[in-house]
Amino acid sequence: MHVTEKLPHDPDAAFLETYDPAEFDRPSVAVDVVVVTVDAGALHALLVRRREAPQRGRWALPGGFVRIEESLDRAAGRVLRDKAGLRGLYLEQLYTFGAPARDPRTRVISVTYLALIDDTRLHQVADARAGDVVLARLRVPWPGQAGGPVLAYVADTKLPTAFDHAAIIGMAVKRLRGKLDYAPISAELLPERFTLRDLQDIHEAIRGHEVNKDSFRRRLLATGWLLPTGEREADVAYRPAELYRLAPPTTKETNDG
Amino acid sequence: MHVTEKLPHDPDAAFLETYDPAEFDRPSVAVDVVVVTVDAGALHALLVRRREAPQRGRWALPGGFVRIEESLDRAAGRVLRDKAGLRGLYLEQLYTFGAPARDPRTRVISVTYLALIDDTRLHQVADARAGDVVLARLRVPWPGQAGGPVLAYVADTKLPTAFDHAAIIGMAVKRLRGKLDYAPISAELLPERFTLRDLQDIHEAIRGHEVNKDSFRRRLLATGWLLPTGEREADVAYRPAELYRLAPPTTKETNDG
DNA sequence: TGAATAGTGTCTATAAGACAATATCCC
DNA sequence: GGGATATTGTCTTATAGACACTATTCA
Repeated sequence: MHVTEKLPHDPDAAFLETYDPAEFDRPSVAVDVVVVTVDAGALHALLVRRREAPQRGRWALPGGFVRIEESLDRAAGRVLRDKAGLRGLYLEQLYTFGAPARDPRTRVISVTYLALIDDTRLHQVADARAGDVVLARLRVPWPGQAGGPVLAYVADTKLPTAFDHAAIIGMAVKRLRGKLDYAPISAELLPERFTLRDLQDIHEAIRGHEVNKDSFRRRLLATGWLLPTGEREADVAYRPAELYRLAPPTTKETNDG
Repeated sequence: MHVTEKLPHDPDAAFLETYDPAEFDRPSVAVDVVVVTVDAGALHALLVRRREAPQRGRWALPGGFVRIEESLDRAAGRVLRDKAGLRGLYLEQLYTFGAPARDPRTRVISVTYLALIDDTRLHQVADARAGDVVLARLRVPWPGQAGGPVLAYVADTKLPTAFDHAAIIGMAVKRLRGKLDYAPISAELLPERFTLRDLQDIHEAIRGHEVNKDSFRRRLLATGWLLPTGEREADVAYRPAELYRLAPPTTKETNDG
């Protein structure tokens, strides 16, 4: 077969013939972050109102362009700080969306991230920027490990979402459902101390159906992800449950670019 | 908090102040494909020898820059055709690597893909391009769902790999191990018809340890991923096993950018 | 017939689901 | 004490691992 291209990142003649950066456009690279929380038993995501064309008035994920000298993870963290005033969240790369026409103006490739936060904290920043940002309730029209776009609601009104962001949110939900049993991510959606019931509510909101209480308790306690604090919840009209916190990670996860 | 940036893809004044494309560099965007196969019970990946600086003589993944009008998936498919003469493979997006210094010349963000193929077919293209490409045996130094860079060998000689490609291959192995039980991907590493023993060998090579034969058979047959053909393998010095093929997908998977 | 592996049936160990019983809080 | 939920313990059911046994091919 005739090889018309060369190795990646290889500035030889055959490459320049096709890809001379002075002659050919490069795509823009953005990061978009799906900030997810669970509130009142339902998945929610943070959306920002677009004030300029195109897609003016539609609701978009917080995002921004990647600076030439910053890593993707740092870009996502910066967007989170600057657009939502949030820092220190659980953050992981989700998927990269690059359909040529996903942005009507120019080629924008978006590296998307998933961020998790508890609803109290997210409500604070959302309220502080009311009008600009909203916590949209997510309606996930597919079960299990399937995928697809997700609908965003405020009260019973469906929000118009910008670009392919409904599909990006769908990918976030799919990732959440897929990782729930294999990584201690659900606790990232709760404050530092929480009960097993809190955690079960998170799981049920993400899965979209109820789970068995007994085996849920057994399974999670057996993972070693949780540490009992010896404290109990207060001011409840029933026997107070023990408060747990997330155990420190066991030096496993790495990976970035 | 003071908001210094605007919405993603939003060409208003505040954005242009920071990101005017005429004034600030954009990163280049490449795709790199990890073509994986299992040969003689061991994971292998296709590597291409670099003939130019930097990293001359090192071994790299087949890759190339994304064209301004093509989707990421199409770019990965094109790279596979042009660099390896391969088409019609199972192909899925893996992870996007974007550390600022991962390429010493300029900022290159690489959207990586995982491709699966059976070893007979991959040997054909590798032999046809001997010297330029090699099927490297992978040594995976970490167990289970952990991650990290992977070493590439030819016979007992460790190949020097280019850039962060050892980490990319590591991500490919991690993905394979994670998906093995939830998606019918192992059959993508075999010819159209295969025995359950073939499939078990694939699983053991990917996992890095043996699996229980009885429960493996039960579990795989229960997934509905496999269809018996009624045929049996031939020319074996023992009772021939039934040949299976992959059942058509049940309209679940979607997603792209 | 012997060697080798496929495929079936059965038993045991482990994890999940169901459910009863007791514990602990607020009112 | 009554109401509500936490927590523990036990029983049942489903699944995984272990292993014995039969089946089928080639030499």
